[in-house]
Amino acid sequence: MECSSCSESLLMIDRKMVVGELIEGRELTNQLQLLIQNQKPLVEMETTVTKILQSFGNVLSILDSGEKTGDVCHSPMTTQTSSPFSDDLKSVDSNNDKRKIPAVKDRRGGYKRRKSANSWTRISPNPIEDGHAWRKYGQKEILNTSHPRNYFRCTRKFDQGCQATKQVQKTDEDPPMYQTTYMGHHTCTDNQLKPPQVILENPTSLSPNSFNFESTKSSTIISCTQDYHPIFSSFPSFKLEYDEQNHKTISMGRQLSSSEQFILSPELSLLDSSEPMTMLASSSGSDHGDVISGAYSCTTSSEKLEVDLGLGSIDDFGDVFSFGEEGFSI
DNA sequence: TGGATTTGACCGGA
DNA sequence: TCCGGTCAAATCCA
Repeated sequence: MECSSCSESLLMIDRKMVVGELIEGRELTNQLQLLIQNQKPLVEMETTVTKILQSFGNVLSILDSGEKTGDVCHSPMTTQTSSPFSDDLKSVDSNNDKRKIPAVKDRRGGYKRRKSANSWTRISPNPIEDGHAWRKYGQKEILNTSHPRNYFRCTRKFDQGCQATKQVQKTDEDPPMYQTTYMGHHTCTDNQLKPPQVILENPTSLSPNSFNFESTKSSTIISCTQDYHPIFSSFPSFKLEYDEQNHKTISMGRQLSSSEQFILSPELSLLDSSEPMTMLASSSGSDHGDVISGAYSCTTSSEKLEVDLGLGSIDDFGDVFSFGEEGFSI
């Protein structure tokens, strides 16, 4: 649970610093764009790129320290505490009857329910094959639904402490859809595919909370309705389609300027290119502060600045900026 | 035989 | 008090 006083103080103290750094980053990016357009010397561009990276680095540092500070007041979100009573159940096996009622009342379930923070939902006509190995640990009949909800955890939960879980709910729609809700991050190392990437040239303008992904056999569509924000007012909304056959990016809706265009990697198709899909990101907490460094990778060249954002880490992005139900706010 | 699945019970939160 | 998330013994299966 997030401590409201900590969140407020964090916002008060760091908000201005973060906003300032982001504004500077945007201005530097604009400068870089001009340098490129005017074909200025490489040295000038590199200097600007260095400043941009420094600015983003400052933002990350501020947010990172904020996370750590906030952790003091956060209750651990996860947690499965192993049941202290499990040993009491060992003796039950002495009875030959199968699936019998234990002699001593079963007290398993000594756990702390995780909050719904840091979760996102995908809906598809078929169960999603996301490249991770999952182990089913429960099934539950849910009120007002005709199909049970299935609960899965990462198979690496115990050997690597991976806390990722997902819930799969078959809907009553016609045709039936599978709503898969992912919770937590995969921290396991040998159990995941390389996340697909979106390479963008104006990273500060994105709110993953507003993304909508649609994928078909021939194309992947990402639409984004950017919540209004003074800083991002120049980048309200867009829709892009990546044509995987022709490897072209088609922008739809408002014409994007050169600095706003997104370059979609073909790897995006790893998501689930065979079926329509929507993806909604949400996060109401900031309990995970250990993923910031993994959420971004920045590379620079003389011609463009690329900031890779793994789609699989969109919630990570949310961690950094605390995306909530109300949208992106800094 | 070991890993995966099933399923009833337990527990926390609303 | 009810609902939903998780546990863990029992069971299944390759």
